[in-house]
Amino acid sequence: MNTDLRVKSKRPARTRRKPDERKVVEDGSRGRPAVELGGVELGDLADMTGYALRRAQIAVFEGFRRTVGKIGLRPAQFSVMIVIHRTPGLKQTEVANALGIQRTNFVAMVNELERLGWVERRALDRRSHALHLTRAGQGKLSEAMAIERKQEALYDKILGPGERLKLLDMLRRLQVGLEA
Amino acid sequence: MNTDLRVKSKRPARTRRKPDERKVVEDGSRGRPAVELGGVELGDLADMTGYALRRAQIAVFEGFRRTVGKIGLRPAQFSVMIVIHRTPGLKQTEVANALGIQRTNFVAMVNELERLGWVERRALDRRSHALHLTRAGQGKLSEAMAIERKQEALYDKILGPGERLKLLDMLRRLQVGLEA
DNA sequence: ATATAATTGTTATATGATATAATCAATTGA
DNA sequence: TCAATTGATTATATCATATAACAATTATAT
Repeated sequence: MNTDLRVKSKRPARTRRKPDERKVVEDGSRGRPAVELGGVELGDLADMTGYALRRAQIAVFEGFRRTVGKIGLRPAQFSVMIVIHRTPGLKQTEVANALGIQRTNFVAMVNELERLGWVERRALDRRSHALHLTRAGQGKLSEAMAIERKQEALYDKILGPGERLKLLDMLRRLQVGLEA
Repeated sequence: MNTDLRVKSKRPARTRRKPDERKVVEDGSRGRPAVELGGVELGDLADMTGYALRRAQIAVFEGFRRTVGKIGLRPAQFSVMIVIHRTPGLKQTEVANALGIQRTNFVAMVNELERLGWVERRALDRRSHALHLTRAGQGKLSEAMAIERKQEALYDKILGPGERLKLLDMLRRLQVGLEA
């Protein structure tokens, strides 16, 4: 029975069998230094917007989980609570649409948020529900926002003064430009 | 953030909804116009880097599927083929690591790429495989790159001159800054 | 040289996010 | 009034990702 702990192995410099077999096909010099990860060059991938977006998003979301996630909120839940906080009384479909979530998948999300005691459904009429944050939900959201603001400050620091806002603007322009 | 409770308006029982019932809690004016989607304001979400990244990434990936996807390539497959093209002979684990893919999930990906006839495994020793593009794979990749370049040109146009490169740089700095 | 450790690829499996179809009740409007 | 629409829901399928376990092979350390 093997109950080993995940031992992190230090990698000694690798001895490469036949270096020539791994010769790079293209020259990496496009004016910028070659982008690599783990000693492997990414080639044209380094110039692709979608890939850069993906990796950055993963890194940022990972940061979210390590910080805001510690108090039990996932990114999607956070986004839902922010929208409800901003405009109490919205119907499920409205919130789901605004966030790009299928209303069918949104049901389970609201169920969970209700179970956690952070959100409640109030009957608007006999088929639609108005969504509201509970008192506990408001508290949770405040807590989460405080942590998130620190994260945003970190991004500010990483990117340099004013750059984060410029990034936000670019991302938004890209999004709406493509959805149009 | 406004954590004020009692923002709830009491509602008359059966009448038609009044617009006032959805009054927003916070004022949207933070120097910029309020960000909304489908008539619903996103509130603090509009200032959050992670959310902007997510939405932009979804939009760009959707563009990928509509264009490069038409010739049968998914984003992850494209990225794998680019890396193999750049450095033929890499082992599965090396490619997977560079792309942030679990080697365990990478197996099925390579199987599929082999089945499609675009990638082949060549035995390096009796446990490791060197990955190479087949001739068909090279052709497919060229085709895909040509389409993708047009997409990148589109992003360039949406963002304005030189801005796309700046975006790429920011995204990369954000990523490595967080992974450090 | 031999014992031990680490690497490589693999299968099986669990979880989470997302997408579609179908259903049902309630509401709206022609 | 009755057909069409809306809102919420369930069931289900797909896809991406994560972990555990394992077998075979190769590397290392004594």
